[in-house]
Amino acid sequence: MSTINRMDIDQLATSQLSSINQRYTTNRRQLIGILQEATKPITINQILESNSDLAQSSVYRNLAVLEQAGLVVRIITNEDHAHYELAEHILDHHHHIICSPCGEILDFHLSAKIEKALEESLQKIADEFGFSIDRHRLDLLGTCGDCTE
Amino acid sequence: MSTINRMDIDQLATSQLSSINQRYTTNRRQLIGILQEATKPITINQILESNSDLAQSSVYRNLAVLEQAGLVVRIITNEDHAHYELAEHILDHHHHIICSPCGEILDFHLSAKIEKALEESLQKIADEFGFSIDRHRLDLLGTCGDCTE
DNA sequence: CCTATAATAAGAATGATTCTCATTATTACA
DNA sequence: TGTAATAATGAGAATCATTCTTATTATAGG
Repeated sequence: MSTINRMDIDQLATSQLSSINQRYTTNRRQLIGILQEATKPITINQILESNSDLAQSSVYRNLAVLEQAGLVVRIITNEDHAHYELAEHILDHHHHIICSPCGEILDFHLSAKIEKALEESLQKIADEFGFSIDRHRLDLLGTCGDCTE
Repeated sequence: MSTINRMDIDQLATSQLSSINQRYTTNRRQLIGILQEATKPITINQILESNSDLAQSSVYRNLAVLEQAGLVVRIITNEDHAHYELAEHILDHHHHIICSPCGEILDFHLSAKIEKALEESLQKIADEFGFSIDRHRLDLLGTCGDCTE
């Protein structure tokens, strides 16, 4: 998925955290590791299940810090639990396929051509609205194969 | 924005509600009216402020019913309050510009050409994943003019 | 005009997330 | 290397949007 290895992520994390005066602690490093191993966005419950020595309150707090540092993205759906994954400059730019029945989220990529055309359109629209773009997100909502059967 | 008038909406609402064995009551008609008058997605608090004789619990319940009937869409952002607007077959297919600082949401339209190309790409991707599409959503996240100043 | 059934509304309950604060770890510097 | 100053942690309490409960009220159909 990503060509960035662990060492590079650690460097990135250290640097981006320090730019908001935060440290790259053991807890935070563990969170990055768990997110890197997951091949898709996961919930806080899944994080807690995968590593029982993390305190719930710390996971919430640290994911918020990592999000502020731009290392992690929080994904909101209609589910009750938010999902988290590594930021796009660590993974790559992608979008989400969301299964409404089961809540699972998978990543997908648009062809470079469509992605570029889309970004150009969006930039034009943002200009019209006097809006400065941070990012865009595109979600596909429906039902996955498993939930159809 | 929409060429559908009040009478047509009432007919649509009656029909779509009855298909899930629900009635088009005065409360629900009021909600549809409030959403139609708002020119952008609004929160439940805004609905309650605009019409003080609606009970909070009823608004929550009825918006959920209207959503099930496919008349209303619930929009989730990173804000703590969800936003609601009329479904796309009443308004038209569009996307959202979301201002992260103030939470405001505005509608925008993609050119027909890009929209079509995008939909074709998404259909292909859904096929690859064995996924059946219900809808897609595209959000532009950033900062509006007012919040930049 | 009844009767059965659905909708309403007030407030209680739920549950994800955030906050508090005492404890523990880390950094900077002597 | 110790020590003070500051930041991070974790357990549990608090918050707050949303959902649930239930008694009351409205509606539809005979």
